[in-house]
Amino acid sequence: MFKRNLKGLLLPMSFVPNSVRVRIAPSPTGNLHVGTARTALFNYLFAKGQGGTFILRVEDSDQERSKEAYVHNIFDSLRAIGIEWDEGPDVGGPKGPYSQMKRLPLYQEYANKLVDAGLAYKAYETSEELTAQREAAVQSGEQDYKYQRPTPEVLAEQQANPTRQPSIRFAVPADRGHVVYQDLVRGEVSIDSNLAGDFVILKSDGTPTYNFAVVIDDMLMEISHVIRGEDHISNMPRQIMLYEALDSLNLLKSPMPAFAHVGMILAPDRSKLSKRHGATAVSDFVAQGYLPEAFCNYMALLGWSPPEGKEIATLDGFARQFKLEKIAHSPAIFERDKLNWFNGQYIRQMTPDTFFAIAKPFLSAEFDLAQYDKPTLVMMLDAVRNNLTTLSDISETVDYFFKTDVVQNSEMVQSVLMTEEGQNVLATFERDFLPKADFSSPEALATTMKDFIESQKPLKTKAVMWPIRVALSGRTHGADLSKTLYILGTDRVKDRIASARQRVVSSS
RNA sequence: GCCCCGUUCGUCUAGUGGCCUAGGACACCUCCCUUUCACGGAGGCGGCAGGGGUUCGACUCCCCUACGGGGUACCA
Repeated sequence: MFKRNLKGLLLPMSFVPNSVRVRIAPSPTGNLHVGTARTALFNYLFAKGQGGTFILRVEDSDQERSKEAYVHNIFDSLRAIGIEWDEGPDVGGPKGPYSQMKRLPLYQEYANKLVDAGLAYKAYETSEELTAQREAAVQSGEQDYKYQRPTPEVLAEQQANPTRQPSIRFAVPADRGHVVYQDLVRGEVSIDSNLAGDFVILKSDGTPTYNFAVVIDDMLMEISHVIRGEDHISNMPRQIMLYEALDSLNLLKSPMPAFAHVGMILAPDRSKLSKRHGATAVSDFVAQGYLPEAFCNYMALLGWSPPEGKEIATLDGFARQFKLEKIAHSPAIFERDKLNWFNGQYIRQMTPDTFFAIAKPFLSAEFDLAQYDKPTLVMMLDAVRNNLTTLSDISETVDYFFKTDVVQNSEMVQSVLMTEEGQNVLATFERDFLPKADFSSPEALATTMKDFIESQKPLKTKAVMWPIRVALSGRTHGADLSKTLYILGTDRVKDRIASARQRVVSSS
């Protein structure tokens, strides 16, 4: 039994995987990038929607730039946004190892087989020589430089030199013509295989190049669908030719996967999202006070939209509706506004206790929480969270509950307190409200407050509340006033009202 | 330069030849609610890059131009 796969290769039926296997293959040369995270998310949604397997593979073959710390950041970030892998370096799995540096013998084995079969060969030029050749070609006005195989004489000379460590290059078949494949998101894509010359598959230090490693790894890990960024489209001819070469040698261990290239994520200036735009790593956003779930939810909607229309949903909810064909073809711009909105939605969705637990680290980083008991802190946070965009907004929203001196220096503040009207309100508040106010519960305070506002008619509500609010918090808006009074407690309220009255007298 | 991919409101998108006087979301504006601010609710503003075809009929199909992105490595 045979099945014709996308490229038209004939493959035994036993190769056809009975389940979806996808992977995300980040290289630990930095913290988990937003773009990589989104790709991981799409892979994950597809896998979960299909009942498939999601694999994490670490592409650490770039020894210069790979760092262990980044590996941990990638793991943590992925898990933070709710993505768990079924196979990976830390959890193991049947197709391991899952780090490329541990797979070196595999690449070398396959590279050697290609050499033995004459489909690849050893090349002895140094990188310096190659760079020089490339530059010379550009100088002389040559349009596109291609690697030139050395003449037999030169080759013999190179081989005779024991200091030269050979790399292995794949011999691009001269007559291969256009490589055509069906992209699951874009449809038919056709690229001339002869644009690039023979390419390196194994570097002289024995590590594989990206194009070779992915093919070997995807094949050995029996990946069924490769979902990745569109920056990889131009690699398709090389990878397809590699699959073809392997197949011609009967070395293909699983059929060539299907490919889906998704549009990239761009910065607001339409360039690639990079450090100069600020945060680029998932962990950067988390540190800024974005909830991983909200962040993930936002990312899911970059280049894809749920057919059912509901934009806020869990990963499982999205997975049910996820279709590769529905992924957008064009790049998406990463815009903060909508992310902020999602974050606010998630902040408001939580129970007060959950919110307290999540917000606490952001609070305790700034203030000493010991003066309040937990129920009070929960109330405090619950009272302000409707106003929050990110978790890091919390400290400035509640600072007047912790600081001893209330800052009252803005123009607006002065204009509220320095008026005769404002002063009268404060005087009346001090005289009528404070003595009879019951500070034992916010509810009791709310009732008294209502009465007080009523008693100040025809003054508008704002005219009554603002001077009080400014005296207590240094700002014209904030948490529910009765809760503010309750949390502050009778002593601090009295002090702040009194000092507000004094301060104004002295400065007016 | 060359090759590849792309182009619907400011942004994310729905739309696969007639359902489109182009739908939704964010942002923005207005109003309502309200113990402030916010949240929430109701409205509004705003778009098929341009030009040629094909067709009885194009946002949808084809071609060209413009613009954007990606690639052009012993990086991934």
